[in-house]
Amino acid sequence: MQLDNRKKEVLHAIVDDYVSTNEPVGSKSLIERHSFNVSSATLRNDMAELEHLGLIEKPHTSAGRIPSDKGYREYVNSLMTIEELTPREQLEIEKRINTSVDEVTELIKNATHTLSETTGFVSLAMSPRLKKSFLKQLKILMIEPGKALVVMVLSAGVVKDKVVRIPNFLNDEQIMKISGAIEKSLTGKPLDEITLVTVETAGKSTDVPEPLLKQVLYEAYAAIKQADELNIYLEGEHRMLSLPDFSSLGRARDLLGTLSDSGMVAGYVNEMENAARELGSDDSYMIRIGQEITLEGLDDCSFITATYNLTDSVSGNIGVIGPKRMLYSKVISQIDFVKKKLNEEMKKFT
Amino acid sequence: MQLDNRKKEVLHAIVDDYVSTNEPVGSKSLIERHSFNVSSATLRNDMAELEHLGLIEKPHTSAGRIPSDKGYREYVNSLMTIEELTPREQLEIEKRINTSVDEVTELIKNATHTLSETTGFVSLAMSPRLKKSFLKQLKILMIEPGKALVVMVLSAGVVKDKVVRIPNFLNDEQIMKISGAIEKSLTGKPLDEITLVTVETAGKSTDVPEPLLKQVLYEAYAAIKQADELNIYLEGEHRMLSLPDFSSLGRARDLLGTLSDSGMVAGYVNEMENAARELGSDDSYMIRIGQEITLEGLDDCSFITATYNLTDSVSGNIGVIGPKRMLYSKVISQIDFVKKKLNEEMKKFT
DNA sequence: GTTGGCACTCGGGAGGATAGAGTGCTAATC
DNA sequence: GATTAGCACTCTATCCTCCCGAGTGCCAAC
Repeated sequence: MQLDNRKKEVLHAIVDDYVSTNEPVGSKSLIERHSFNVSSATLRNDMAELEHLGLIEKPHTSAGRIPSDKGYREYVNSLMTIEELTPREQLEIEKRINTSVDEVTELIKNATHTLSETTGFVSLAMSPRLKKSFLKQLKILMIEPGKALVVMVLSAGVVKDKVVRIPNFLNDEQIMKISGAIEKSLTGKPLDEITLVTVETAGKSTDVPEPLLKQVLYEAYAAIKQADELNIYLEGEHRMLSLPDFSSLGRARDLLGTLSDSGMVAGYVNEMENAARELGSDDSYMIRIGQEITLEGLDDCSFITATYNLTDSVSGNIGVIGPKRMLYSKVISQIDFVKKKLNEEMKKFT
Repeated sequence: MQLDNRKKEVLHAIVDDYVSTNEPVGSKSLIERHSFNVSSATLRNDMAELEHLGLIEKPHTSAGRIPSDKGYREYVNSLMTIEELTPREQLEIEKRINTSVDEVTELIKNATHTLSETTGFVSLAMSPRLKKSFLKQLKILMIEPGKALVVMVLSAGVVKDKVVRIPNFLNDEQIMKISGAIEKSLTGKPLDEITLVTVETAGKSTDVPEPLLKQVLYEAYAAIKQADELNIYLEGEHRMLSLPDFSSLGRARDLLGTLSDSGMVAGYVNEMENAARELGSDDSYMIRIGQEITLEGLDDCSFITATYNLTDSVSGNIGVIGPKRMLYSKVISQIDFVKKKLNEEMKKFT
């Protein structure tokens, strides 16, 4: 994108003004608010050029200009400068996140809540991707005849469990043997290297009769697989209704309708993450603007996520869905700071 | 409420018509749609009377009438007849609920989902009130130095657990002793009869040194108390945006804002439940209409809940929040049927 | 108690005028 | 070649006004 300095400034100014006023910005008001040392006619020429490049657009002939998706993209990539949060804002966030909790899940929920409150938008977090974490313990507890609880302690300091059905006849001792055998042979293995075959092999060393054994092993395997399933936490959907950007009921409905399908959103976040990895992007955050987002109803939104780390190999995402017309520099630094604090707190768990 | 038969019919017809058309209903359209053997002038007199009694009201002078909260109340209490669901509708619900799950929580979430889908409104469920269930097992598993998992199996077929911090020096054996002692002495006790003192007494029989012991006992106690905390599952908030009743963005925002505070909603449901118990109400459902609901922003809503039973003494609520202007007889029978199926499924867990 | 008739009320939609912000273009100027 | 002043034009948003129609309350008659 070849833009001379003034055109960059003009685009910058248009984005800033539009974000703060929610009104299409015209050449005259641009002159009034900013100190361009040229006349409005000159800016009109520049604006015509920017429009030609697809960076800004007119809602209709006699209105001012608003940034297009491409315009926001240019702004985000090259024009804006991210400013640090004030100490006061930092303190506010720290205070909310530093409430002591016993489980990582709680910590993540806290962070999500904080992010929604501080940005005023929808926030979301993915649970850690545990595929790369490994088993530290696996216990099977009999609950009652035919039912047991598989408890797994993972290297990332996470505890998972699942109630499973087991054959009625099995006694405590047999279960102990099986769980001992599994634990012994799978401890230290990353979850994504554990297959049904691995588990079955692990169980062979016991003297529990074949068909009973097999069912328990299968259930243990299922429990392990379930342990690395991803969860998503979404919060603050209702805040979107307060934004002028979604004052049209139709848009608001589409947006919330899509967000209500949390599985779909989770899938999308994953896809973003994977895409970023493939590109080898080393940005500390990912951002999608407007039509770049392939989820229905999010055309007027931007989607910003960052990656938190529970351990070196176990990470997840946390981020925000807000209107395209947002204060990017601010929101990005908010997310970044929350991520930073989250990472710090997570160290305590591992 | 003294109403002659025709006035009852008029009120009934007004509610029906208003529910189905969302337009204030006038005397003339009433005659057209229903076979009253009187003239519109007569109905006008009746309607004036009904208005005088506070059962219906006019949005403005020259509009038809709409039911007031009191009118809906009368309708719900005395006028409507609840019809059974068609076999087809029943099948639809059964199909959704009968997906096999291993935990009660999943079952409840399923039911909530089903209810939101079938009614098209917001559905909610409270987790079972476990105060009256009793401990069947309590195990403490060492996770790593300083951290343990308290696992509780409750009589209602529910498994709860909590990660707790424990003194670093404690070894497996000591923990086993403590958990064995607690289990031995508390098994069979309803959760609401377990106090910190009970737990501490239970722990006395071990030879673990005092200050360490005390901390573990406290954490075990905290885990037990956490086990009977109530959760609420809310679903389908976005559906409200499709209703003409909430086409005003302001109302929609207030509504969703309130619903986003799930703790508050949970508190309110509890309050409803308690009030119903005190009154010794034996209805199979509870209903609050419009202003009867003390939650902010729900003036245009009705709140219907039913009580499901996990065991004789362990119950919870499931229900719907929809517009006042709803097909009560239908929605009530939907809730009732979901509740029935839920109860049936729950038997499998206890 | 019921009915037909009638004057009255009020919201909502259609139509029309107007203001105002903004544009593109042209011709003159730096 | 870039910049500027000037101007005609465009389009929306807003405000009025008008009018229709559904609905009402009331009265006199049945």
